[in-house]
Amino acid sequence: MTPRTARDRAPRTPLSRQKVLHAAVALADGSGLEALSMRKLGEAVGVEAMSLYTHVANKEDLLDGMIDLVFSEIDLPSLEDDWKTAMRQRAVSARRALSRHRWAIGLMESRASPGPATLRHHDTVLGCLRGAGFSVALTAHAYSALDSYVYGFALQERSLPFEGHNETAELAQAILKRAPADQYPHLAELTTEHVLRPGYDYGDEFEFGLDLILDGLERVRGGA
Amino acid sequence: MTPRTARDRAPRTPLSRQKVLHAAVALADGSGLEALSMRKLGEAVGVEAMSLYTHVANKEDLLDGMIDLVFSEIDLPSLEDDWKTAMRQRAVSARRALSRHRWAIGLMESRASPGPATLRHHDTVLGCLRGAGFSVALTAHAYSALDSYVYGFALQERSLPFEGHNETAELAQAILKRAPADQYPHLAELTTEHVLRPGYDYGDEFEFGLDLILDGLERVRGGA
DNA sequence: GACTACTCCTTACGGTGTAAGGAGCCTCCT
DNA sequence: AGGAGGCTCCTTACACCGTAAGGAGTAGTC
Repeated sequence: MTPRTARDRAPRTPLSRQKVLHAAVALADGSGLEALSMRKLGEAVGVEAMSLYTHVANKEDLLDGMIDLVFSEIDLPSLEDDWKTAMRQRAVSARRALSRHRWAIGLMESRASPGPATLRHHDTVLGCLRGAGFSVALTAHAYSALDSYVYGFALQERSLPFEGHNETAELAQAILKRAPADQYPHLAELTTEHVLRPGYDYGDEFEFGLDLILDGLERVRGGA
Repeated sequence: MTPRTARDRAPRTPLSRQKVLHAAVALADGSGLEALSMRKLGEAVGVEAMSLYTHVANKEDLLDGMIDLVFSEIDLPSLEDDWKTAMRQRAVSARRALSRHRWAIGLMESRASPGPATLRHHDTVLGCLRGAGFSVALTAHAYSALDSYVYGFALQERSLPFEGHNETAELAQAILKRAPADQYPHLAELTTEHVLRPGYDYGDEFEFGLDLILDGLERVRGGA
């Protein structure tokens, strides 16, 4: 009968930045970034919206923390393998992380405050390339080219429906419907003869472009 | 003295979807996408927010239209030049459009309703590659690789401060401050020996990666 | 002149991020 | 033991958002 001012849930463990960040990532993974509001996030962790501000400065800070968490999921390039396989593995891992967290890729924007995992990741990648004999300038070129490709691929991949062949096919057919074949013949050809083929998965395109870049880098490195 | 229900501005020309879209792009260019609200856009074109819904179905439709407008600014690949220079020019033009409209790149997401300019653009690019002898599958690979790179580069470019060397240098130094050199040695090296060098411009990295991909595609095409 | 169609308006609702300030609890110092 | 300070969490409130609902003005056509 003692009057409780608010919810009775036992406040055993008092919440923390880490818990808030993980809950935010889970919420964004499950319901999309637009569903991530401070009120809903508060509800998810059993707290009122304003209480979250004890653990994050504001929503920007929350998003920064979420991005850093995604970076922490990307495998660092192994310093034992040769640079090419190490960088290849890293790129594949990065793409996988970005496709697990589809909301993340659109958030790299004003994120001018990289977190520790992000910095550590970049530093290790740069170290891998420098250690392989790339000059400073070439390292910059290489990293820019690889990351641009990985991010861009993730961006394109995101605009596809969830997973698998069937839904992609549906989308393709829907687009094709208002894009008649006589007006857009090459688009129609690509759709019917490639995208709608059984077994097609846009994700498979990833490694083609990746190897194009890696092979190109190898050639440039050898020539330098 | 006749009572006017609202603003007196002469409603000579009654507004149109095109005008709304252009105003929206101008607003987003000037003040960022987060400043683009229906109320502010209404104000910009001299109309109340709700009146915009006469010309756009909703905000999603507005954004779709804006994206299509950006696509219309990208040069189509010339069908007279050889495929490589045509595709190179197109990529450069696309990057320029995306860097003129920095808000656009983060919007490619759920845009599952491409406009006519978008469809026409894709179709012409595909036609250029097919005409150059690429197989359907290879055309898909090539387009995916090129566009991923262009989009990804634009995405990275966007996270940089506005333009030019000075502000980039400021950002780099700010980041470096909380990322001490002993903890992130390669990041420090890259910053001091490359980014902070006079004349550095991240935009210059674009063509390096682009040519890497184009050269790779040429090789693959020859081998096929 | 009346009907129709269209543009634009006002009002209102439920959502958002977060500023301001208050209540309860824990820990430490005296 | 008791009081102080600090930390977590709460309530309330504000300005802003996208847009549903419906009314007012105007132009074109019979």
